[in-house]
Amino acid sequence: MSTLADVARLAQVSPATVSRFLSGRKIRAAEAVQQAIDTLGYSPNAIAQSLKSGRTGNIGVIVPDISNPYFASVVKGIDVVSRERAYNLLLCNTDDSARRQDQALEALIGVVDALILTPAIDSDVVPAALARDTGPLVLLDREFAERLPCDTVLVDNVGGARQAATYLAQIGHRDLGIISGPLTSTPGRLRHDGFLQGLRESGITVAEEKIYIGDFREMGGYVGMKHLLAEEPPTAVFVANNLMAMGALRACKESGVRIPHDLSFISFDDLELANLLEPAITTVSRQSTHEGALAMSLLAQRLEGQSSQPPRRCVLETRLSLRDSCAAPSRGLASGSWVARSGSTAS
Amino acid sequence: MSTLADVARLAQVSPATVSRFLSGRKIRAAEAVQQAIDTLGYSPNAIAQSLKSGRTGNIGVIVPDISNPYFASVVKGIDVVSRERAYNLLLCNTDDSARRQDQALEALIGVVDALILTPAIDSDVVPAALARDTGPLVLLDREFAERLPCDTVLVDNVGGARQAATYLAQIGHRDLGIISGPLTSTPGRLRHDGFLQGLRESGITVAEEKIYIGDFREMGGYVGMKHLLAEEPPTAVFVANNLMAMGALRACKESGVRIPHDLSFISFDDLELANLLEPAITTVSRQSTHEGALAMSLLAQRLEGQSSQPPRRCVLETRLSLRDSCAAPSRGLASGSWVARSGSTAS
DNA sequence: GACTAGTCTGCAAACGCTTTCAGCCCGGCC
DNA sequence: GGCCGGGCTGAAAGCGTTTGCAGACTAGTC
Repeated sequence: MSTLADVARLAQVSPATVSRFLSGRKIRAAEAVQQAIDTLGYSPNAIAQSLKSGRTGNIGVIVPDISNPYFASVVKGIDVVSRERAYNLLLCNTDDSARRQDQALEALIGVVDALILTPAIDSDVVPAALARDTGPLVLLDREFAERLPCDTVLVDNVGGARQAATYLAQIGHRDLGIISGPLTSTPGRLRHDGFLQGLRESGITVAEEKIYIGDFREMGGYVGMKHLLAEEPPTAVFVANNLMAMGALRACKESGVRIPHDLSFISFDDLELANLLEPAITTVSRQSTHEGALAMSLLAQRLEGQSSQPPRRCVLETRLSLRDSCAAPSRGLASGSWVARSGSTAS
Repeated sequence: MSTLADVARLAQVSPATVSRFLSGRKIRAAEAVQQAIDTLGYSPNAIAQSLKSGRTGNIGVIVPDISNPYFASVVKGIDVVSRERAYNLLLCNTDDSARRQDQALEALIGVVDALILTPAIDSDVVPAALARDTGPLVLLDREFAERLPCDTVLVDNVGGARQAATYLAQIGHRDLGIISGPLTSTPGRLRHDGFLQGLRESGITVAEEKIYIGDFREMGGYVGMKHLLAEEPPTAVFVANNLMAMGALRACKESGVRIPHDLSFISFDDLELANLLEPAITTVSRQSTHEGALAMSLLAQRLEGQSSQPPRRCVLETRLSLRDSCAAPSRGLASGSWVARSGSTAS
């Protein structure tokens, strides 16, 4: 690998001149230098540049689990924008463990110009590492208990969950089950509260034993659904995220529960194959790729433009994607007849 | 941010001594230095270390599309092993475009110690950038037309596809359709050939018009299936990857094709919700996370141990995951009755 | 021709660290 | 007491860039 000095020697100029040429300034020996660069196949050493400039061009991205389709889409969105702006992405998974989150932060701080972080689920306290100078930080999808003065991209968890509740109430359900995520996490708590709030507004309360607090993982959804089906099953259930929805559906299939005939089913987050499932699953859907793109845009603005703007909080709307997994309760006291439409969406 | 020199000054020793202390050697003033480090909250500047050592601790990972569940799993596997070995992951998506692949290589070379690359689908020629010194390289899932002298992790495309063919033949199908990936790509061609070869071994040939060459994307599968359904539909179809399978299933659903009654369906790659679909889809499945972990292990070995071993070629076995999407043809001349078992798997 | 203004150039320092080298100190040995 | 060897130490060079500074050269003006 040839260096700036090699080029300079070959072109018979000083390294400084070559450096200036590379940064676009006008020099006398431009032709000779260009030629030297070409013959040597020189390309600047990014590490050395970073050392001088204090800028790495890397963005750290810390997510719980890249194999969760939601986060995969988010990262896709981040990637698109980051490439536009010539940043690289340094990716870490935390597996939702605070310890691994600390490891990731430790590994990334100093190597990245900025961070996009989805806090691990079992960490509602701000990691010590963030006290250090990390450069701009964007929180994505979740927050810490303590409100940090940084840009944040969230989805309207309360609104989305409430919409789901209102919808279920509207088509006649009175006996509802809920499989929530950890209440220590922002989305876990907000979706939980939002759903219950929506029901309350419709004059419905949920029995204690029909509330299951899961872990946002497939297994949590499975266990939760088994739990709900064990005794007096509700006529409809709300599942708080995609992974748990998959588990819950598996439990339903295993137990021979017919959706929506025996049970109406609605879940937060998109499902990859939502439209292909039989029945297609009604979801509170979100634009995950856009969430990532937005987070990266905010970051880019701070890195490039005025970095001292006050923190921005972006709360993106969800959409209720009506499919075929919800219907009026067959044994309950439906207030009217309602037919869920396939494929269409409502705000 | 404090530097080594700051620590040295505070502890009244030379920078060299602090550096030695940090690298674990025994020094006289150990206590004083440790204390200085603590009070200053010092942590070494990774960039400067890289500049000296020529080692970044970063691994570049270039995949077509992180939002494809297969690649998400692969990256997950890479991540697990990379964290164990204290490497960071630099992720790039190519969207299967050679241009973006070049961009990614350009951005990564020099900043990473090694590369894991899944060549973009429209690039069967080795990118020029790889001629430069990139450090160890591992090809994953795909190869270039020209065989590169580097470690490679593949899946047994031919074997898997042939297994699918044999199975379909065995349960009585004679009239088969195939939706392949681009034949310019390794897996596209090998799965195509493998499937046809498997059929040939069973004395079956496929009519020209029942072969559709897709693009490995959702839309390709959809269009391909529509195409097959348009005229004389086959009694069974093989779809060459997960994304196209999703599209194909969408087409089936849309056209009211009942699986497996009207059409037996088998696809390469796992499907997220394969078990939840109605019917559950029989697939040629693979251990994607393991593929990633293996690739990263190979890389780690080269980076840490003897780097001059001859290139290794790992071809991982697939498994035929029998579910409910295949059955004996209802109108064809089934040679015997065969009931696909749900959930079980066979080698 | 002498001066000024403007453009380009090279030197050298700096970024923060590691590592070689020579020197110091100490203890042990003859 | 003199010598040797081992263990620590600090000075300094170097990794590959960028950049402030001062000097050199060009061109333009009177």
